[in-house]
Amino acid sequence: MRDFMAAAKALSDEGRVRIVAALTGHELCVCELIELLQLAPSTVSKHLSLLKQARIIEGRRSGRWTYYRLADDDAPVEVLAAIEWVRSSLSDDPVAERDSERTSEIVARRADACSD
Amino acid sequence: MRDFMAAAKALSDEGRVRIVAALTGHELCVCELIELLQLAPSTVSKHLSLLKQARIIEGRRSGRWTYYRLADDDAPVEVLAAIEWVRSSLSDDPVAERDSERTSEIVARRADACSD
DNA sequence: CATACACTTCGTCATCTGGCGAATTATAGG
DNA sequence: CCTATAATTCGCCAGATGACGAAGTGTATG
Repeated sequence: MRDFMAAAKALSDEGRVRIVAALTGHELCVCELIELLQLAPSTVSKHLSLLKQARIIEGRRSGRWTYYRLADDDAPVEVLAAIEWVRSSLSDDPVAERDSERTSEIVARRADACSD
Repeated sequence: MRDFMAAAKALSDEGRVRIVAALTGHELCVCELIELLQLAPSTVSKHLSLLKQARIIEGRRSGRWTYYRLADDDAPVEVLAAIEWVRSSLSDDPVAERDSERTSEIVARRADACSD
């Protein structure tokens, strides 16, 4: 129950849900998520910390950047099911679709600055 | 997104999650849920109102009692997926299992007072 | 119709949450 | 080294949330 509630609370904020949706298919660093959500770095960082504690996302440091991605297939059941819930529910959502477009733009611009 | 967030917020409280789990397989009235959760009637009523607004549960009045059950199969996708998420995640959960036992006792005692 | 019971609504209060900016840590590059 | 950039941590504040009791609504039953 504890783990389930951690996941449920992690998904009870729209910003965090948008992060999970954006990470579906992409690996993104914090500054890219900041640009996507248009929130203060400290706010985004806190959201990521919460999602990470719930095991929904994982972080990987590369140089100055920390890249976040969704949990692997070997994550707990409640986490995998949570991710699938978000994916299936928001597959046609206008907000998520717009985020997806903007994420593509952001990732495309990456080549200018970094290669990893 | 609006509907999804309503469902997500509805599941961000342990009491409400326990209600959803308890309603899996049973139809229960408010006073039975009050006994199960050991919370004040006004608190339980508010939780039920929130779950109902998120379309996760439906209410049916019968005499003095209001019976609540999970949403039908024709409910929105995000709701059905949410219910399935709870069910699959808590199928082996100690808290949910204990609630399930207590629910059975509560329902068994129903015969004394009411037949509908 | 008066009483009891089931439930809801309303007002209140302590706590939690999400937001920010300032300060801190870590790393890359001049 | 010193600076710039990426990210995190900390402290703070406004607003949301969950708990309760009191009061109100509705329904069966004596």
